[in-house]
Amino acid sequence: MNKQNQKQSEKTSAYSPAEVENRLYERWVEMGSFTGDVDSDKKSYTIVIPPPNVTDILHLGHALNNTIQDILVRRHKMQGYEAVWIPGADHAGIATQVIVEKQVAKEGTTRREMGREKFLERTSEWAYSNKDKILNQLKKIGCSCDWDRTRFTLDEGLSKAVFTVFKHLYQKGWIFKGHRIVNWCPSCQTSLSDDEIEHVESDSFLWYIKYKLKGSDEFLTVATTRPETMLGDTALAVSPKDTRYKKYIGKTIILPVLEREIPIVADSYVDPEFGTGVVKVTPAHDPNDFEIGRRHDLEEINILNINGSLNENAGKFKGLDRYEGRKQLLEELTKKGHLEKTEKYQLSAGTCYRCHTVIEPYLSDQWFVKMNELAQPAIDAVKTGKVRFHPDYWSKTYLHWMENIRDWCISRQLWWGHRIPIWYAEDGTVFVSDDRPTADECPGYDPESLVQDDDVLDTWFSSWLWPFSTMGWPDKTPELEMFFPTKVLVTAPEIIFLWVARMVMSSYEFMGKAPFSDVYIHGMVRDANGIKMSKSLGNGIDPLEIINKYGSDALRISLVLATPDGQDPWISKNTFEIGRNFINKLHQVSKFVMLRLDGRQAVIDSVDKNDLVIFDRWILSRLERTIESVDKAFSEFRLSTAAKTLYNFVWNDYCSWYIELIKPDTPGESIREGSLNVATYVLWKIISLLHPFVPFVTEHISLKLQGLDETSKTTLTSGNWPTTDGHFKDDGLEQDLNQIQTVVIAVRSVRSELNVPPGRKSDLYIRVNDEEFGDLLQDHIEYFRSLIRVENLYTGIDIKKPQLAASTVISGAEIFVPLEGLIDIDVERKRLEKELSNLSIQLNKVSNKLSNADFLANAPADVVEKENSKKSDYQQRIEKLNANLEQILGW
RNA sequence: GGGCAAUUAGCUCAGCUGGUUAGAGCGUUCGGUUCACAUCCGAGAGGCCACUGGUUCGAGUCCAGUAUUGCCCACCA
Repeated sequence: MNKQNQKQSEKTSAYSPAEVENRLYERWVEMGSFTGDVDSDKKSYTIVIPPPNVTDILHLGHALNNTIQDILVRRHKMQGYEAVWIPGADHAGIATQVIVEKQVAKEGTTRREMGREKFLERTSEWAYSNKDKILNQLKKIGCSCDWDRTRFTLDEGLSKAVFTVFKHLYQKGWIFKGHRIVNWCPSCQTSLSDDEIEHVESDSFLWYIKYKLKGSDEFLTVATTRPETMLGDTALAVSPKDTRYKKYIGKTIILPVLEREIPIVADSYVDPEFGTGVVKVTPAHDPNDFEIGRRHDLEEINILNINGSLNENAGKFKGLDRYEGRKQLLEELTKKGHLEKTEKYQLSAGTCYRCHTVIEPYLSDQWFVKMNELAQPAIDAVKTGKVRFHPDYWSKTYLHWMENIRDWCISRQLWWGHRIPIWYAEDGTVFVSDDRPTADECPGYDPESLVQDDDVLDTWFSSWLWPFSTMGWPDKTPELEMFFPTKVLVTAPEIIFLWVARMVMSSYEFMGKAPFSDVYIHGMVRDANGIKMSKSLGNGIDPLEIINKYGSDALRISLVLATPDGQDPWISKNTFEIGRNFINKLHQVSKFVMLRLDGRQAVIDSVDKNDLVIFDRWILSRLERTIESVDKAFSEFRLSTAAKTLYNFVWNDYCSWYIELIKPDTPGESIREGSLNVATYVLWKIISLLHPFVPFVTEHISLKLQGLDETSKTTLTSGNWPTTDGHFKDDGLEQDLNQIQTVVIAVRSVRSELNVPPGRKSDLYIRVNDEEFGDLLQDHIEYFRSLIRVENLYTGIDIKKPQLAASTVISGAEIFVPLEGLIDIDVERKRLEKELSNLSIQLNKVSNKLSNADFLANAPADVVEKENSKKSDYQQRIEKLNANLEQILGW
């Protein structure tokens, strides 16, 4: 910052958000602005928050996600809906347990040492305090959540919903226990569902291992990416069609190192084209091998412990970690001549979505939900448009997953979560109950002898009920009556399967209808280089830091402006300057209007239609168009477009043109009464339209404008969303204004390019094509005189060009700026030549078009007409420019 | 291997149903002590609209293909 700027900035009275934001938020909460009324006669509009994990801290993704929801909710409140936003948090089973386990590990103990009860107590304590922390952070960004209705997935009510659902599905036969290969995370030591796996490409190898045929010197070579699993091999398989290996089918092979005898089987799963055409079969550690094993009645040998180390079935490798075991096994194979070769190979390995450890396919007993039948109504819902995605292309992703849906593994080998409500008797009989069954519930058994399943349910098994469990289901509550179904779900693409799809399924099954009609999918926040922001990469930006620096409003509007509709925003720290600047602009122009009102009561809700000049009617026309555009953008879930429309209207139309035009020429003079009224009225509409985006500064201005202080119960939040009947919309008027603007811009341009000192005044001669244009200018010169420093304005069809004048040509007029002693002939000549050359290019284009017979024959008449008038306009302007050029060459 | 998206100014993006002098913000250059605002005001420079074909009187816009990038899905060891 140079000295001059420094001096300036000391003088400034820029808006300081920190002072007002906290106070205003508290005020809204106290006023009950965010509270939904179940007895309301209004139409409801409900959003349920995607519950943040209790392990989360607020990041920009949350900020964007919640800003969008807040905008939608606040706007609908203003539109007269009983709009409610139900907040809450998710217990985040794995993520939370992992964090607390790490904590206790540091203290030198383990969860098993602590025991279930104590560990859960500890986890609970941590989770609840963190939950409050993150929900408080949402308040910082201004979220208008109904905090009285805050829910947590482990709440009693929600737990009841989970149990009810489990029991229902169990009785229907859709929940079952299966002995299957599941995804096992050796680090979290639990199973995971297929959707919780992230595939990561990595450089690896394909190892070719020779298996010797029993009683022969022959061997078969097998290619594998996971050599250690050979310890669990119980067969080799070849394709029944593969002539190379036909003779070996049914023979016995010796498993290297372990020296176990295993059969060679034929299975059509094997692709003769791939690798060597021989597959090692490890039924306990590969889903395909599992299937082959079942078909051929093979033994299933598990070689892994739950932490991923090798177990007693691994022989001498017992106790080694899986990768260390692999290494030692490969050494041994090499030594014994069993390793034929090693090839580089691109491997796509499944990893845990929480800890990113490579998962192991692992054979175990787990609970599953059968999904096919649940999926059907959810498929229809999207196909028939009962649930719509925005942007629409996400429905393809959704449908693809739904139509290929697989059974959902819902048991997790964790403690933190909803414990599976299954009780086992010693003889294996099973009872479903959330608490220990009563004697009546388990006739013939001693309740005390029953043992509950150790595992808990997948976190998503509670969050898939969120849209109705938060409202008290399975009880019949007024909330369900009033607020269900919700309207729109706002989220990022990554949880379409994990969460969105499952909510649709559960809602149809348990509520008989879709949980929401619209799904708004917004982009994922990336850094300035397009890299996804993440804690581990350290490229994240802390929203709270931005709020402290620029204010919550700036954070919100910047995020929305920076997030292209349907795409990922790229965000850096200075992204937020645009919002800060805009908020300040809004604040400054409000200050100006109020300054001019000078303490008089602001008339905000009407204008005197008999006291309007052209500029007043123009800004009102522009306002109505803006309202229409904003409403249209909202109806298409194009929030960024809506924000940009308002941004441009405020900055360009309102501040740069309208306010500048109605400003009196001379200091101290007051603004025309009618115009000041319009300026106030439009400002009021502006802050109303912007309120959902930037609630704080708009509320602040609203109170000041109305002469109210913060004890007032008036709030924009329950105010009126501006509507329009199109009364002021006027094309002809906007065109007139456009002509005046063109003159202003042209004169400014001439003066600037000729380096006329900005303070220097001059006369202005305008030779118009018709007198109407001249009258328009003459009638309004007092308004735009100061914008272009005009002393005397002369207009007319026959206006003569002053001797020493700069000139420029616009549609319908020639403009002369007499500038004795200021014109550099060379500069002026170059200017004119440039204008000429531009116009010539345009003229060329139009002429070509018009000399094309096909164009004339096929294009609609109005298009041809338009081209014709363009042509004559260009020709006229070129003529005039030429004349002016000749004239200055005579100087 | 399949699918989805993107490709327009140095950067980030608009450009909706084909006819525009292809726009905005940031950045950049020049000028500015205009009494709301230097977080500002005014003016300028900057674009074979990824490529190749096609449809059409006319393509940034529609169609096909290619390339590049990103994301998702998938049991080929």
